[in-house]
Amino acid sequence: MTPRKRYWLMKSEPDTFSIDDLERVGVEPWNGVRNYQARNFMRDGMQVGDGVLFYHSNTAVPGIVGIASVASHAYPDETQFDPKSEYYDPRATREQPRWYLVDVKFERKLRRTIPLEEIKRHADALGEGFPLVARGNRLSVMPVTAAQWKLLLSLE
DNA sequence: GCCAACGTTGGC
DNA sequence: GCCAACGTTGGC
Repeated sequence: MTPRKRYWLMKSEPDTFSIDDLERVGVEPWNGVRNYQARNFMRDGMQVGDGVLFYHSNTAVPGIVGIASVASHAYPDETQFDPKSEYYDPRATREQPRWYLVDVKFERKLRRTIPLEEIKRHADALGEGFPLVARGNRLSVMPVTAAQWKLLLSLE
């Protein structure tokens, strides 16, 4: 039986990797995640074909800018083994990798950015627990319910 | 550039 | 196992 499609939101700083970069390369290994909760979502929750809201953080107008999809199962992030990488983790070994990632595939850009400021106005409808609008808001990979997905994209 | 919020580390 | 110190995230 094919598992039910799930939905996610993934943040990226456009200076590092933007939706335009993803459009250009098509598919990208989502490397550099060094947060256990975010890792667990990728490793334990994601399935090929899941929907991804692509979010630009740390920029003039943070918000959702595009749609992508999960294009692989989780596998070890190569950058953790590379001493020259900024994501190198000396505690990780090939036998016991610490960090996992999935490949993310470009689907489309939104017609316009859905700004965080606008998303916040729908916090009640999204639910208090939605990490993007919860206080702190540092999680870079988070689950999105089907209802939240629908609501967010209706703002486009 | 500032700084609040938060996750991680490491001494004890 | 506690918790202070530290580093990072990310909005503003």
